[in-house]
Amino acid sequence: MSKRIRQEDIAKELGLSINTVSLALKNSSRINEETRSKVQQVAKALNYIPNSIARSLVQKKTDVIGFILPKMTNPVQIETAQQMERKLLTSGYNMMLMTTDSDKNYESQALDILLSRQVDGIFLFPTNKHNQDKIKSIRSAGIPLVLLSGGRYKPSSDAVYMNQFSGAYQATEHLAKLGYREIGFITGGAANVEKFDGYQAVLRDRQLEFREELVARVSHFSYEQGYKAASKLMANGPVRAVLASSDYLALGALRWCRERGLRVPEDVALIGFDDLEAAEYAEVPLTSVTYKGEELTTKAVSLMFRLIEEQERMTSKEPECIEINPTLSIRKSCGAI
Amino acid sequence: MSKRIRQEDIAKELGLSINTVSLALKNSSRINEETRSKVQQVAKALNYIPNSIARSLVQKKTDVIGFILPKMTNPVQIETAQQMERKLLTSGYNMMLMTTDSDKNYESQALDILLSRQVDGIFLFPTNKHNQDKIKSIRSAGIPLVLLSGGRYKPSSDAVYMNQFSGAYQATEHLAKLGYREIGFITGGAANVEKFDGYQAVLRDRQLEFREELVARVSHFSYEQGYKAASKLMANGPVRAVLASSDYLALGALRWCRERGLRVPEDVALIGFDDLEAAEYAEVPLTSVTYKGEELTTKAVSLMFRLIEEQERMTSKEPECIEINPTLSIRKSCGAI
DNA sequence: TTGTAAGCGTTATCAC
DNA sequence: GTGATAACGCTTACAA
Repeated sequence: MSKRIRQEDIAKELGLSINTVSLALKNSSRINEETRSKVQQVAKALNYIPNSIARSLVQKKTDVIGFILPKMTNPVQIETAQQMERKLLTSGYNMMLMTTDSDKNYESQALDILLSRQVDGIFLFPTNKHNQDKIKSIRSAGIPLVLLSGGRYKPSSDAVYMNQFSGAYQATEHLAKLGYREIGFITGGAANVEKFDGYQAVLRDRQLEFREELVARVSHFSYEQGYKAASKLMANGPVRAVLASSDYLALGALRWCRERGLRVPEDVALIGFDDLEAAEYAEVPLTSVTYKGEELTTKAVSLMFRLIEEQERMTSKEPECIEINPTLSIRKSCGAI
Repeated sequence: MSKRIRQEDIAKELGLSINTVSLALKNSSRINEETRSKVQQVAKALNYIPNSIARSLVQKKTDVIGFILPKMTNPVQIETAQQMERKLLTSGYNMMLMTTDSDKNYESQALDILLSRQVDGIFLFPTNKHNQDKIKSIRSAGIPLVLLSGGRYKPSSDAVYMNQFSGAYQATEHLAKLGYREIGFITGGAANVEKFDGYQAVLRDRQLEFREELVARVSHFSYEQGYKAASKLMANGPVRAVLASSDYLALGALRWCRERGLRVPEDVALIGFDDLEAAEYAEVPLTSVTYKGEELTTKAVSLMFRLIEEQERMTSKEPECIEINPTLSIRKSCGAI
C-alpha cells in the first residue's frame, strides 16, 4: 500500500512551503500563475487526494448532511433521500444515511452518531414524537435539523412536509361525496396520526359515525399487511369503501378482494397514498393521494442551506414550517371514473 | 449557539490533563476508578460529544464505509444497502451513500469524493465496466473496494454478487422445458450483459434460434418501460413466452397483455427477476428469479472487514469473488402451475 | 495513576 | 508572492 500523498510531499518535490501548495491547489490569486500550475501538475502526477478530514477539523465544517429515516425500503422516503442527495451534491455536500427501523432508541443513537461526526445539518423522518427533547436540544445547540414530517402539533424544529391531514381529508371526502357512508381506514399506527385525524375530521364534518371496527392497524407498509388488514376489516362482510395509508396496503387489500371475488370498484372502492408507479399499473389502477416530491425536496434543501448560513440567528427564531399540499390522483379504483 | 464542549473543557473543570480525560472516557484501566467516573459524570453533565473528525485524523481511520449505487430507487440495491447499513453499524461503522444515476462520470466523481473523505472501504454497484482502471488503482492503493456485481469476466476488484448468468439461464431453461421455442427477452442494456448471456446460452444449448426481434432493450427498470417493451416485442403478434430482467418490467408487460386481452399465462408466459413483494401480489402472481439477500450482505460485509484488517497483504492477492446462486420462485405467470 | 509533548494534514494569520 | 507558525480536537508515546 503506497502511502498517501500529502501537500507536504508536493511542497518538498517543488521546494515550496506547504502553505503555498495549499493556496495554489485552491487556485488562490495570491499565488503566481506559474507556481500554481506547477503545483497542480505535480499534484496530479503524484495522484494527490486532499484529506477532507484534516480540512474539516480546521474549518469546523464537514460538508456532510445526515439523513435519518425509518427504513430505506420505504419508496417515498428513499425517493426523497435520492433527490436530496443530488441536490446537496451540487452544492458540495454529501449525505450520511442512517435508518432507525422505526425505533425510538435507534433514532436517538443515530442523532448522536451524526452529531459526533460533526455533520453540518440533519434531515429527519421522525419515527414518532418521543425524541422531541433531543431534537429541541440539537436545534438550540445551533445544529440545523429539518424534520420531514409535521402537522397540526407544534413542531420541535424546522420542518418541511406533505400535509397528510389534508391528504387523508381529501381522500375520505372524495369517498364520502361518492355516497359512501361507511368508510374503512387502514393505518400504519403512531406514524400516521395526521392521516387518521384527517379521516376522522371528514366523519365529523359530515356527521358520519366513527366506528372502531372500520379501522385496521398494521405494523408496516407492505402488500402483505394490506392483505391481512383487508381480511380483518371485511371479516363481517365487505366494507364498501376503504382508504389505506399507503399504496402497498391498498394493493394488498386489492388482492384480498380479488381472491374473494369482490370487484374493485364495483363492490369495494379503494384509495391509497403516495401514488407509486405500482398504483398506476395495478390491475385496477389505484386512486391515490399524491404531491410534488420535487417541490418538497427543493424547499427542504434550501431551508437547510439557509439554516446553515444563519446558524446563530436560527436558535432564537421560531421553527419554520413549510407545508406541501397533496392532491388526489383519481383513477379507476375509487369508482369515480 | 453554545460552543461545543471539548475534552479540554472537562479537564479544566476537574483540574486534570486532557490526556487523563481522554483515557477516562474510553474506560482505560490505567485511570483510577474514581477519576474515571468523575470524568464521565462531568462529560455527561456538560453534554460532551466526542469529535470523531479529530479522532479520525490521528487514527487514520474514519469508520465510514462508502456505498455507491446507480439509483436509490432500485429496490434490490437499496435493500442491500439497508441490510449492510445495519450490519456495519453493529461494528461501529457508518455509511456514506452516493448515487451515480448510471453515469460513468458520476461514478468516478463519487469514488473520488469517498477517497477524499478517507472512507475505510467502498461498496460499489458498478454502472458498467468503464471505470475499471480507477477501480484497480483504488484496490492497489490498498483501499478495500468490494464490487456488488460480477460474472464471467475477470473482476477488477474483490466482489460479492448474485450469479445473474445462472439466474437468466434457469429462467430461460424453465420456459424452454415448458415447450416454448420462441422466448422473448426484455433487457436493461449494458448493465444486464450477464443476464443476456444466460438467456443466449440456453438458446445455444438447445439449438433454438436467436432472433434480434425477440429482444427489447429498455433504459431503466420501471413498469412503464416494461409496458413499452411489451408493445414493441408483440407488435407483430404475441410472443408466447417472455423473460424480463426485472419484476417491474415484467409487471409492465403484464399490464400490456391485460389491456390487449392476452391472458397470462395461457397466452403469454412471463418470468421476472428479483422476486419483489409486488411479484407475489400481482394480479397473476409472477414467477421470478430470486436469491438469499441476507447471505449476500452477510458475506459482503465480512469480506469487507477482512480486507480492512489485511489491508497491506490485500494488494498482492488475487481479487476474491463470492458468488451467490439464485433460484427460481415459481408462481402462476409462467404456466408451470 | 497522571501529566507532558508530539503529531495527524489541513487552513488561517501574519510577517517578510 | 511566499513562508513561518499556530491552531483545529483528539490519541499516543513516553516521562514523572
